[in-house]
Amino acid sequence: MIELKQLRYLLAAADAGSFSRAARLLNIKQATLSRQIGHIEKRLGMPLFDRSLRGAKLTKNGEFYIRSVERLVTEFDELNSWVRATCCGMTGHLTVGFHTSFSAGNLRATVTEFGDKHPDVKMRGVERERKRLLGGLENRTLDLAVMAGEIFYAGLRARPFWSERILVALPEQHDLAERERITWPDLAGEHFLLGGVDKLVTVGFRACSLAS
Amino acid sequence: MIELKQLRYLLAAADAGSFSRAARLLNIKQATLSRQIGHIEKRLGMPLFDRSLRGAKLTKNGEFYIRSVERLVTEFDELNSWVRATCCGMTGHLTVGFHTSFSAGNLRATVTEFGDKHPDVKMRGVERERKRLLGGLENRTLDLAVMAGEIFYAGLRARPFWSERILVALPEQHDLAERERITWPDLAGEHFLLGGVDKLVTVGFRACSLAS
DNA sequence: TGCTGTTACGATTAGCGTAAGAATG
DNA sequence: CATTCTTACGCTAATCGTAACAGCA
Repeated sequence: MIELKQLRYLLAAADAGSFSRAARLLNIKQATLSRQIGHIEKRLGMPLFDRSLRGAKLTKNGEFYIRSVERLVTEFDELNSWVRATCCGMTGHLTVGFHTSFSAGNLRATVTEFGDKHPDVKMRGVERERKRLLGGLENRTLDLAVMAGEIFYAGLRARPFWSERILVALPEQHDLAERERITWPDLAGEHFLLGGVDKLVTVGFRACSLAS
Repeated sequence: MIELKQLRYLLAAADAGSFSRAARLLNIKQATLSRQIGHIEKRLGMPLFDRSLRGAKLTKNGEFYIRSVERLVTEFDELNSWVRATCCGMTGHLTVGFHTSFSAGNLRATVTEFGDKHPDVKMRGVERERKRLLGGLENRTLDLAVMAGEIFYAGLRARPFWSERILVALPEQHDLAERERITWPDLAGEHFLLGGVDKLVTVGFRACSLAS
């Protein structure tokens, strides 16, 4: 049977792009990692890595497999830490998920104000990607999620909370640099740098409702 | 660290409502199961079961924990069997999720017809609950999902496929037994027996669009 | 030679079953 | 006293690390 430990080895190896590097990070011997990954591959009946001199890269199948595995493992870890944190007594707690950065002014103010008003309610904030937030609400890991944009999701209700001005940083030579106001459609096709929670994205499908 | 094997023990115990019964079903000794569950509880820092003379019942925390664990474990098992089944070559495959029973006339006919027309495309059908289907589409485990009702879900598009008459079985004395046609709102508050995929539900929130 | 990953061998560890113990109706 | 779960004790089996091996800059 495949065990969680092995899956963690797998993830580390995929992440590091090399068995030896991953083993160093995990503080285990490289041989151990190689063997365990071999076990998984034997069990699945297919190779997950292309071994080479400069490390090991995921095969097509490996990429597919690991995508789901990563999600499952992180969800499990999150579950454990959350259960451990809330310990005895699941009531009186509010788990709130954020998409925008928690430290962003307006949000932080609102939340701390609520905390001051209701000291008996223990709040826990988590930052996740948009779709993880929706999933979290679905399976009751989250009580509440704050995110930008419109939401159409069966069984959920959304309320506009506040609207916010967004600033765009541009190179001086950029076509849009002279403009006083920029709308979302103007940015279609541009690349953005975001925080670690989300990846580099290309906007271009739908205007977001909170542009002021 | 908590391992998958232990989680399976946990699920079996919760399901059986007794450590000894679960151990019998798993073909292991009861002491083994008790010990492993003890490990989990120690690791989480809280009891998951109320032990008694007539078995072990989940605590409040236990119920919460196990709900997520069950989902994660089944998803992992499904992932493995699916990966093993499709083996070498992830292309040329179509994974279709169904909410309604797969064997139901119209659907089965359509699918087999498609299969005959395109023998080069290997199809795999899975039955899941509604929200699992949506999740499956989200994380790319499914290529396509067939379900009843309306869908509002960010990033997905739905097309009506066919509409179908639904028959209601009633006791002879029932108020609605004389009616020629029954609409969904009429059934608000009634209880239904459904297949294993879904639980006993009470309809009462939204009219479904496929009542003919 | 320095880096990759693999394989063989002995030691360690962790899980297993057996068996005994404690508690309850 | 039968049934429940827990705990202690050896044993077995799986994993680990060491070390030797193969291939390529």
